[in-house]
Amino acid sequence: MSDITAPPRPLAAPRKRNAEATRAAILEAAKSHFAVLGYDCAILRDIARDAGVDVALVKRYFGGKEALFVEALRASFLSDALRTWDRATFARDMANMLAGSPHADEDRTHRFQFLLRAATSPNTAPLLNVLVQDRFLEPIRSWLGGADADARARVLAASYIGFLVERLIRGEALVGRERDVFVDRVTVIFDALLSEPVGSI
Amino acid sequence: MSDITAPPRPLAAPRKRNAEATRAAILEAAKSHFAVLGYDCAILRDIARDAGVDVALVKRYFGGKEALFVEALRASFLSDALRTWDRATFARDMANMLAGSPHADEDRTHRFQFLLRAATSPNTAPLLNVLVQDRFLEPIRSWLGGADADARARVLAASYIGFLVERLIRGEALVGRERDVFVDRVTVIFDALLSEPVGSI
DNA sequence: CCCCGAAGTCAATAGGCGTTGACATGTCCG
DNA sequence: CGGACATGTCAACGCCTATTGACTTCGGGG
Repeated sequence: MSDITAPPRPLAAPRKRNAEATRAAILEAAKSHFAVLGYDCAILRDIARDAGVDVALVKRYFGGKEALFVEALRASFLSDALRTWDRATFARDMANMLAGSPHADEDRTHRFQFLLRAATSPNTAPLLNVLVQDRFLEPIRSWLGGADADARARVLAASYIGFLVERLIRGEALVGRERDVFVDRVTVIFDALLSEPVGSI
Repeated sequence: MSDITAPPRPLAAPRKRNAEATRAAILEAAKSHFAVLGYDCAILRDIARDAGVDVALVKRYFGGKEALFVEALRASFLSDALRTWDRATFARDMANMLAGSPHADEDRTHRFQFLLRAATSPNTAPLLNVLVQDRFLEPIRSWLGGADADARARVLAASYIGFLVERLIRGEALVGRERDVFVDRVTVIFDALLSEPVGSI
């Protein structure tokens, strides 16, 4: 279906028989493939080949493609970085991160690519609802606190996603005046989202 | 591949033999399907069925799936919708559209869904580079005008995309107070992006 | 040392989809 | 009126993929 060649991944040296290791290898390859190609275009055979195993083992260890996907998605969202943010500087820090730096967090980008691809395929979008709710929206919500935290979390998450997409498309980090303008604008947005509603909105 | 049922589309009354009309019908159905399901999950047979024609005609009139997709993509961006937006009400209109509603501009949402889905599939992403630059970023940039239009267009597009993704994940339209809060917040954001930079920023 | 279950391999199956070319039929011009 | 070309229909092909179950091999405990 896809004419895109499989993602680069060094084929591991032949393992001794080890269920846990092969399971992990499959999961790792799956995360990579699903992130780059999306659920629909990712091919179990290729994933298995990169993991250095036979396709049938995917069934044995995970049950099927969809189950493997869910597992890979879960595994990609283990770390919860949100609680370490400082509310006072959150907006500007976030803006700076989104503007990009030469030493940007590769892992974060990768994980997010996964999320985005999963969100935009009709096959996997339904699976995402729960996960996003539990591991993304809910943390943001409780971190925000205050009135209408739910709706505000929604907007915050949406903005965050949008800038990450833009970052992915853009590729390179911003510099100079363009960066300054970008950071200022984004800071305003996130600051507005942190504040509680005023008046009778 | 997809367990999503085909999008609702009234099957047209049987036409007289008319090449132009059937071609248009196929294209219309294709736009809808590609927007909702994406390139990979859209099925030619379903598109043809919605258009009320046989699959083979897709080949006759367009040559193949990919050619049909390109044509549909082009057709979806023919009308330049941006210029019709009223700057005064832009922010709130946009926010309402993103919140979702039965009476929202279904067509516009469709077009951008189309764009997003096309951008996130490895099969179709390469086709998009020029299109996005010419028909998306550049129009926004010139529509915004003023100082630092480039960076502001970047932020606007990013926000837009973010809310679009959030809408896709969310699925259903917001209602009640949650919707009000959402709309107000988003309105603030877009309003901020419309304004020119102040001071020495 | 041997055997039994776990780990890994293999080939076949079933279903879906894009594509294709032969066939039927309506419409219009001479 | 009648044939010819455009339009529309049909069935089948070929390829790809997930899935499945039977088979083989390793490796450790009795």
